[in-house]
Amino acid sequence: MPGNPNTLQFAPSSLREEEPALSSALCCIFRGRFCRALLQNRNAQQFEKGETLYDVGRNEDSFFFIRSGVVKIGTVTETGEEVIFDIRKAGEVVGELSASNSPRMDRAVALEATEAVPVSYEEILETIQKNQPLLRELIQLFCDSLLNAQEQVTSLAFRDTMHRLTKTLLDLAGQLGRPTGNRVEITAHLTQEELAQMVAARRERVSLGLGLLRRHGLVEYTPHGHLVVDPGALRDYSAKN
Amino acid sequence: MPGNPNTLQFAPSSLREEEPALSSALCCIFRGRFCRALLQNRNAQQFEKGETLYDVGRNEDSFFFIRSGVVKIGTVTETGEEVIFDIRKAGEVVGELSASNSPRMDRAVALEATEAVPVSYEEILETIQKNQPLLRELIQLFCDSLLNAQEQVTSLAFRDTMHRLTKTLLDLAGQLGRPTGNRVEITAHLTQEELAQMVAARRERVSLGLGLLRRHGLVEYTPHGHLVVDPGALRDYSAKN
DNA sequence: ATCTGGGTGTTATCTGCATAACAGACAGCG
DNA sequence: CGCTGTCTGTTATGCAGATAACACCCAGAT
Repeated sequence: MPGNPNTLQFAPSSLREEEPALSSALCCIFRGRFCRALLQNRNAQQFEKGETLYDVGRNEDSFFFIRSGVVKIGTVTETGEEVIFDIRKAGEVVGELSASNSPRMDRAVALEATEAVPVSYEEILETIQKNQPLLRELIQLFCDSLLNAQEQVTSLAFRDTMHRLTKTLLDLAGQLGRPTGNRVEITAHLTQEELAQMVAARRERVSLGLGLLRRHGLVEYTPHGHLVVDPGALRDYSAKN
Repeated sequence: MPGNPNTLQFAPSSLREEEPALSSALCCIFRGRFCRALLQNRNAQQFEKGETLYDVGRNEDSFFFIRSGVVKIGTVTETGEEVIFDIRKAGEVVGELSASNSPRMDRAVALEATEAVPVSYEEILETIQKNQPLLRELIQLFCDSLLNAQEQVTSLAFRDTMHRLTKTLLDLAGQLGRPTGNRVEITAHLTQEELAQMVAARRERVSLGLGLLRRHGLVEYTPHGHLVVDPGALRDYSAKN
């Protein structure tokens, strides 16, 4: 039924072709599968490290399907302070709040070179109406976001910075992790400042915290400046202290 | 197909009647209209003050359409600490996370006598597929929730307790407020402990904060123990200090 | 009327974290 | 090559808010 159309790199697609293409592409990406090929007849936008996909204030109305790269989503206050709500990578979607009528305060910035396909909310709605199973996927996306935000609130309300830091590291390991033995390398360049924005603490605290964890052998740096963590040990440590 | 077993106290409705009824009911309530009558052939559940609609851990799969009353949604940690994410009242919906596959950690508790109509996520999906405009409403519901949670994160990350308190009071005035002159009465009994859980601070701080605001004439109590705030003055105060 | 228990107001002390201010490491660039 | 900018590590000082411990009030129960 979804008539998975040929999906080719080059062949420019007609309208009649495009819709089902979008449909299965959404399906794939919403599910987090790595079938980027399916979106290849839509034009991806390129973003370099540090470039913003959408910003607070702009009335962006598109979701972005990340084909490759890593982006942070967060916000910045009038006074220039920043928080990071979440990190998303290839195969995931950002900008879901473009579905909202209310004014939003979020933005997305590439942490490394990223390609992402913008799809307007209207197009997404249309697609969903033709491909019902996608509805569940879309809603699951919102649920995951919401869950994540609520967890962050709980964490801020009750845990001290050290616990929030270890939690953040564990989350990152889960999301961006490449296992190596019983250690996991976090495959992205995160500055301490960015970690601090995820933890909602001052950079100095993060520096101290990482130093402590390093001395205990729970964390180390690769030559490339990536973090390598030992999730098991980290969890233990966090539980004990 | 939705095989909704008849549910009625009085008029049992046929299947053919029930569906459109649910559809327009959803429509109305999602939009926040006060047309409770439309849901009257579904059975509402009664909850007394303090009773929980759904709890963490239980695998509740229903949304609740609040017909009357006020509920808090929040969570509680292993160690018994509580946060409140949001307050919802008649005409609104809670339990949207029952749409999630992932394990949730939220719960809803009545702040006063409340009646709410539970509708399973499956039923909601079916209804939406027959009544497309509802889709937008449902998604807006998720967006509002998410927006709210993100705002709470930002607030916790950057504002001190006093600012969070005034913000909470202003939000409450907006949601539960009954205007009286240029003051607004918050039409619910909120203990300082509950305010503290919304602000994510210790009760003592809230007590001190309210005392301060009261001395400045920005807040007062009604004989019934409700709070009355002066939103304009409160906003000024919050901006200055 | 007394007792109880939940809510409130207040203070004194302790502590985690922000603040501020550097010094070193390293990378790219003139 | 030394210069710049960005990132990291480390300290000393100050403060907001947690902790702890009360006394007070009022409503409902006995």
